[in-house]
Amino acid sequence: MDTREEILAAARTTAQAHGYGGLSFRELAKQVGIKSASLHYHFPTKGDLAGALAQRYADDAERIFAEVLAASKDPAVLVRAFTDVLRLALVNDNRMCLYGILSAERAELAPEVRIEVERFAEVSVRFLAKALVLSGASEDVARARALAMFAAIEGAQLVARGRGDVAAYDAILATYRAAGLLP
Amino acid sequence: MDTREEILAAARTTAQAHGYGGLSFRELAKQVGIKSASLHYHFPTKGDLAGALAQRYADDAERIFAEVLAASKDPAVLVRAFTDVLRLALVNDNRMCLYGILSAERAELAPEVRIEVERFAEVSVRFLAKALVLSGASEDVARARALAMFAAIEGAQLVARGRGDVAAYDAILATYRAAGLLP
DNA sequence: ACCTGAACACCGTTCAAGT
DNA sequence: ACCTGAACACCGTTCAAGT
Repeated sequence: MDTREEILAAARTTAQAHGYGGLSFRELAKQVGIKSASLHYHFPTKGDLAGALAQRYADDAERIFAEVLAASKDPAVLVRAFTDVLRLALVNDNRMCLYGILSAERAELAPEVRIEVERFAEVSVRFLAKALVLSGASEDVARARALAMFAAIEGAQLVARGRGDVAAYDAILATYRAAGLLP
Repeated sequence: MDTREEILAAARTTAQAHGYGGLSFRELAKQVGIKSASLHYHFPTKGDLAGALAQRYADDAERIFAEVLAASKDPAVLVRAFTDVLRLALVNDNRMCLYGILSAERAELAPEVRIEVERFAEVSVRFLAKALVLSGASEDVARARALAMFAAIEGAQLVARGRGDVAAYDAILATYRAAGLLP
């Protein structure tokens, strides 16, 4: 793994726990074994680093969703795959989806970072909409419903993280399913 | 308004836009017209300031919910009053509910701040549960359902803020209602 | 191509000193 | 009781200098 990749990996872990504000060039440099001034050679500003991070995150999501779609056409399985990804972050030291934590810090983000954050939402909503279409929904109903599902799932993660309690995440999702919001 | 109240007011506005990390003693002091060292006289640490802020926020919510409950027993009206409070933050310069933004920054918060943040959730869920009981739900069903409603509404705000678009908040809530999650 | 030390203006915090 | 300037260790960023 080259230095740039090492920086991105360390930054991602930190960002999902402490957010954009919690990213420290000096701290990351220490982890990677270089000086903080050298980090600016790879990422000139903190905005550049966060932008690369968010871009990678959206790219990864796009790839994973494509793989899941290739493996199953069962709407419930597809949605479960999505909720499992966010669940994993909680289990992993009460971390958050990068989208959620960066959305909360939106005011601090450079425009190019915001664009990538929004792209993760777009990619996710498109994936969830595909699952709904597979269950027989029309394209535009699926789109609106998928956006609501995305918001509800992100909210469940936020609330569960606020309590430091994965069980709350599971309980909230179960209620969504019982109410008919999730398949 | 005394100095302490002026500090709290300025801090609340800033925190709902930029979060805990966005609070700057030097910036707040400038707004209030004192030196940053003086700010530490009123709030020894940033944790003390955030704690007072979160406590005030939960207290305010408790009072508002009591007033709303005294004015109406219509579940739809009560839930609407809750969603309107979060809507107001978005309209007000794309700000967030203090609960949502501080939950995202949970890892940065002192324990006494976390307790107050969790209290806001508790107060909110209790209020929403009362609305559900008024519509005929049993106590424990209402409790689980209220938690899911709270998470979904916070998520709607997070996603709408991520887009800088209040209309998304309204659209998502409309879908929640259509799905039967909200009354 | 990649790294570094030193400097800059920021930050929260402390403290001795003022009124 | 309330405020202040100065100092401390932090922060992102810049830059001239090294290999």
